[in-house]
Amino acid sequence: MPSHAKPARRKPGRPATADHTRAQHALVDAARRLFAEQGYSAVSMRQIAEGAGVNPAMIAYYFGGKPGLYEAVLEETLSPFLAKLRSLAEQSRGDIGDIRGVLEGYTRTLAGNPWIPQLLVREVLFESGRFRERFVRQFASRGGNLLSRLVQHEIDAGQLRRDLDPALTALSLIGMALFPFISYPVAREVFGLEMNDALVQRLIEHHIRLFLQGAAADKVRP
Amino acid sequence: MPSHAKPARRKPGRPATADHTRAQHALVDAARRLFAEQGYSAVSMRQIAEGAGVNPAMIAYYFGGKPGLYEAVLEETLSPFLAKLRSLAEQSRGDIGDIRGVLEGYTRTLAGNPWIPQLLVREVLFESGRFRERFVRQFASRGGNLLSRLVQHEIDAGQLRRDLDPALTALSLIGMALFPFISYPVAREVFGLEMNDALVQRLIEHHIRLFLQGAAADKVRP
DNA sequence: ATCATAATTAAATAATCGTATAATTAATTA
DNA sequence: TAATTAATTATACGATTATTTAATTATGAT
Repeated sequence: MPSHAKPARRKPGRPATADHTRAQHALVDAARRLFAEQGYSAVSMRQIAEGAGVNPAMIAYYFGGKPGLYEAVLEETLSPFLAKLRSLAEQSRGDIGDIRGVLEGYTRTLAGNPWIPQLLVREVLFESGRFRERFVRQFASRGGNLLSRLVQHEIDAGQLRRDLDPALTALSLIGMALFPFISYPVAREVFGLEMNDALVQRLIEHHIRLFLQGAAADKVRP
Repeated sequence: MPSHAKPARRKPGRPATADHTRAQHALVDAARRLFAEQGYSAVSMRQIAEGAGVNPAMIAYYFGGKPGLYEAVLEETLSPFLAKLRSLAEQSRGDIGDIRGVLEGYTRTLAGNPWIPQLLVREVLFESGRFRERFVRQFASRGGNLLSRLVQHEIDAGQLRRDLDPALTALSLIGMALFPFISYPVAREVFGLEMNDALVQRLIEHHIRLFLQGAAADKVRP
């Protein structure tokens, strides 16, 4: 007999074990994985339900529908991440170590949550108007981006070059840290990278060196 | 009478004007725009056909179906772009100007083809296995990435620091140039950027300075 | 002039989508 | 213990999807 035999599917009715959040969490987990892999509209509720091992109707029951489940995924996944980012950007001690700390914390957070880069980029950069507004409002809140203020602060303190463009520099910092993760499926093949602790450390050191010191050999500096 | 009145829709039959490629091109153009905006599976053939002003059946007629149209879009859009990238990476003259030239050419190419970054990232980084294989094969061809070889070459020539990681440096260069474009919808709001010639120039200068000289003020260099 | 073929639309088809409803069972409450 | 509510499945529904087929008209070849 084939080992693919479906596990004697459940009959209707409330389950004996009062596991009254299992289905919800299973759905959010499955949805997060599938949305990050394939995107919102490429994934069907039936797929998600199958991945979670429950009936599709549970999505309506718990989340009201596909959009509601999506909201729940974003809430559970990206909100803690954004909070982490803000706390990283806020702990400015006023020396060059701040940039170092932000870069390191940012990189480690991304590395520790593999689905975030995909979901974040897909969501914030592509699915216009879904989560983007909230992201912009939440991350760019209080009249300007914390990171570009941090850069400006370090320029004023004489730690960073005066001829830098603070906004573009902040953007470069974000891109530098984020890009290896969003490009990983390709970079892995093209550059032979394997994501592990060693690579994370290598990325952090590379980025700090490149960002602060630049790539030019000393003798060719003006 | 409402001004929305549909333009007296065509009756079946071969059109008088022997415009025997108009429909094909209109379909590819509409599909490229919609795919870049919303992604493959979020766009229906009806939408595309409407955008092109033809009947959905023309997609089957000319391209065999939705996947065929998609292939055609990728072919027409990304192939010339990849060819351009390769030619940029190949014209290595052996001095520091090469990196400059690559960065500038890359940036200007991206800026001149607004749909490429979205389509490229969506396609290559997300839609696993569709265009990615071809991209990796075509771009990472001949035993290694040309860009990281260019970096290595300049390290050997004493133009770049010896303590650089060539692969990560190449990745940083790509990310640095690409990220402002893929993040533009958000960066525009957060950093108040407007994409125009001035911003392109500002990006090029910023990236060259940051990449070569780094961000640290001279007095804090070791 | 006739006939095959190319280009186009309209309409039909089968599948799949998200959602709604009804049935079923266990837990909770009265 | 009886009644109600919570959690779950099965199934049905209408809309939309990609695709196919048939009809229609002009072009090009003979």
